[in-house]
Amino acid sequence: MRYWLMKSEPSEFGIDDLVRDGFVPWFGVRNYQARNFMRDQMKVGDGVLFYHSSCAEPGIAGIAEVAKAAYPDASQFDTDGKYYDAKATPDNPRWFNVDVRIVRKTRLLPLAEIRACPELANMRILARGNRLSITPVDPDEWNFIQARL
DNA sequence: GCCAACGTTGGC
DNA sequence: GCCAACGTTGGC
Repeated sequence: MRYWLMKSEPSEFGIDDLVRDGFVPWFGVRNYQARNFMRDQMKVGDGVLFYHSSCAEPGIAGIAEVAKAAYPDASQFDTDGKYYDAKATPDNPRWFNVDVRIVRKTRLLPLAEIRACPELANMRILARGNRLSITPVDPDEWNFIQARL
């Protein structure tokens, strides 16, 4: 069992959308590192910190879990969609996604508060220039965060 | 809107 | 394989 932090822009899909829908295919990731995490490491039941990015109040907004292991991302084949990839074929898909299920919405744990915790100083989200949309979370970090939500 | 940081692309 | 140029991310 592993733990992850997954970023989403609330203007696109926020925690309230996840509460409403119950689960979501995490499609649209077009970064190889993030894809590899989903394809190679994420397992059903893994814990997920749902993070709001590129918004007025960035931070952790809820808890989710991996509901389905990785499978080919359908959006790469949609010629009209913004996630279309001409180099991907159904026989040789390039992009994969997992499904993520809501566990619970939490209070917002602001980025500034994360940054202020020495226990969380090693989180990838705090690294300079970090842009990776999916990052592993240490069990100790996960437990610390759970206790503060 | 700004800008630092990073990943990807493509010419060579 | 190198590396400059470009596009994107994301906090502020």
